[in-house]
Amino acid sequence: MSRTQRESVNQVSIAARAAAASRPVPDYLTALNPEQRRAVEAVDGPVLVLAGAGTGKTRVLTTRIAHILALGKARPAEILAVTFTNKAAREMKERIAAVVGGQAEGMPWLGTFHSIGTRILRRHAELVDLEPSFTILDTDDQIRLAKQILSAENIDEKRWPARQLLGAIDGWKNRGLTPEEVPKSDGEWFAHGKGVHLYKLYRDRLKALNAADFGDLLLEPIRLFRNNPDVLESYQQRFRYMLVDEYQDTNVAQYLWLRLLAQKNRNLCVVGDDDQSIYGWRGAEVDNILRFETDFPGATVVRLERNYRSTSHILAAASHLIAHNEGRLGKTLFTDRVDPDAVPVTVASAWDSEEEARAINAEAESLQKKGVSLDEMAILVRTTAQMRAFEDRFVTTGTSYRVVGGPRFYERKEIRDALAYFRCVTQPAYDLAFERIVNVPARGLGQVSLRVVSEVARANGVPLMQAAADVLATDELKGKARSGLLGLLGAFDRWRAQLDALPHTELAEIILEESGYTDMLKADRSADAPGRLENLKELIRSMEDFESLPAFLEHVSLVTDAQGEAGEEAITLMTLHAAKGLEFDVVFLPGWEEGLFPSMRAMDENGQAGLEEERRLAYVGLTRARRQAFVWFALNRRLHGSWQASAPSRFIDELPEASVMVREDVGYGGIGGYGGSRFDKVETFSSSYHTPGWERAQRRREDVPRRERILPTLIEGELVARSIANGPSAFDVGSRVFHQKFGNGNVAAIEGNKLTVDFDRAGRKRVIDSFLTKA
DNA sequence: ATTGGTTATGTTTTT
DNA sequence: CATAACCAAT
Repeated sequence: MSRTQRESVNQVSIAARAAAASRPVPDYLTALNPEQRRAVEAVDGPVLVLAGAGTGKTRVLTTRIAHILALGKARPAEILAVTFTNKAAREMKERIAAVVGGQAEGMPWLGTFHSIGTRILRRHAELVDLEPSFTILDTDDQIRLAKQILSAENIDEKRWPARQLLGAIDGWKNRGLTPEEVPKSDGEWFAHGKGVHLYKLYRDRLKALNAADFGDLLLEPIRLFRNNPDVLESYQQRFRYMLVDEYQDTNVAQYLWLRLLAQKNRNLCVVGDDDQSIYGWRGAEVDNILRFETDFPGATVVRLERNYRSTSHILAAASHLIAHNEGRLGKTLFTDRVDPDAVPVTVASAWDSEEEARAINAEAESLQKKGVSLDEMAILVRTTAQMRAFEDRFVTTGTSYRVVGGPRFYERKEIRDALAYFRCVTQPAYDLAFERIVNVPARGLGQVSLRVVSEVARANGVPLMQAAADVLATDELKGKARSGLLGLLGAFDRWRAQLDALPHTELAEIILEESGYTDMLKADRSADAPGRLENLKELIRSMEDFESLPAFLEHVSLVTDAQGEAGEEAITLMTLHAAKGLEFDVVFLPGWEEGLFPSMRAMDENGQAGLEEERRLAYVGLTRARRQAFVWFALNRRLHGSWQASAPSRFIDELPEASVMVREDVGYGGIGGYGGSRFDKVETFSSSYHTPGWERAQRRREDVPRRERILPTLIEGELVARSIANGPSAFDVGSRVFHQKFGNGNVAAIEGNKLTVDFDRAGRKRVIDSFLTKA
């Protein structure tokens, strides 16, 4: 930007400010308390907002953005706003839109560190040895890569697990270190001092694959800025104002990234709460908060301590608990709200995790009867493994629930396989994807045949797909391996040719069908095969929201949070980590047991610091509740498959008596006290006869065929479901049909669910019946 | 050489 | 209990 341009913008903003001063104070400001308002109005210069849970942190951030826009100090595209999760980014966008209207749409730089990093890298890819189309690796790919490197280096993967290597590499990347910069002693411990060398190999391999991992999305922008002052300068000028949410969770790389961008105009506002720092294991440095005032002298510091969210009982419980931590800045949350009907935090126990789930389910239903919406209830667990018991229970009682996070949709095997197929179509050079699916379903291509191909690839410096074609030109492969590979490559050519001719959802279905993937699952007798098929349908359904296959794949790499679909009222089930930033009327906190929460591993690995982080997690959990919190623990829990007795969490003893109510009679479950044996469960079961959910379950049992009851509760999508469902085609040869993209036509031939149709305008096409309607 | 069945092993949290 | 590495039979 030239100097004159800059001046003109400044003049506009001075004029706007003058005008604003004479105008009455806008509504959005009068709605704030004095501290919040100070945080919003301190527009220029560095600002540190220490905001306790429920003190209106998000409100300050969104109002601040709105204020900057209203004053005319910057255009939407000149504001950098960083959040930690995609969910938070989406929410912030909505809330800004609510204040300033459609302008929020024009905020391209509102997002996570990772998504903004990606955006910057794609623009300047060549400066960091990548191509703009680079792919983003996920954990699975990373592990595969690391294993390859380890075996190439003749390192015993038993002794030095790939995961461990990746952990170290990720740690370095999170600290902003390239292999050259890693302190010598740091890599010593791994494989007799080969750690750094392996990091270098891994990094080279990523570049060769034109790929980046999550760590690179932070590390590479730093390298880009450092090595290209002109690029850095352009971004420093672009981002007139910068805001960062959840600052306590930033790691060193993110800190460096921000500091580089902010050191010029210093208009950086960070918001955080040291008591909610729960990502230490990912390299987050709470110290970043403490360092802020040193790095940005003269920063305005605002403390938000007035809580608007929770009842006094919940606040007391949370505050009392967190006070057991030593390393904190120390904030005191308070509220003036008087709640005559405030209820103490309930602590209750169950015999085992199943009873815990049953009781919580019953409690939720009883609250629902009293008028609390299921949308306003959440179950927050420490580990994803805990979710299963709840899901099982909800499925049997027919309680509708929503899982946030969990075993993430895009990480499931069948989804990743499907995506690998799609990637091979759009990016033939993506070796990792090709490797993943060459022999899935089995095509007679084992390790040996694959080695032949990869050796040719390495020798000629070509992608695997190309090497495979080269190998087929010779007669090196014989029999099944040859025909299998031939068939696969032919299929890829066919699919690629249809890329522009067919709607991408339809092509996706064809790929899954023709590759034999769906057939493989149909033939699979194991219990989860139907669920996997269902997931594939869900995948294709979600693709409908995107323009094209490449657009969809780009989205998938970064978005991990399964979009909780709105609509039906449902109770939310998620991890404590995923719950940060959210709030609910009622919160259930199961699994408060020693070893599970606080997690044994956190304490083993990080001692006191680990324990304190767990405690902060407990604090986060409690403060999610507006009106009521239920803490549960089970006396027995299945760990690595076998039953183990468990002791109540120490955190329970750290709650203040005055705000806690211990439930002596174990409520809806019905076993008397702790002494019950497992045989009592039969009794228990019948005694929960009268809960609404149980009755509903019984009703269902009558009219739902047996097989379907086992399936996960996924919404049955008509569009796709029909195509995979078997049975006679709904169409006849010669009948008139309509297709979304091709318009009207006549059915020429039917072959399973694939129809050949002569379209009036588009000509003869082969399509899948679910995309057709009777005209 | 590939496959499918077996056994051993190990599990936090997320962009 | 669930997945991954491993091995024996084709």
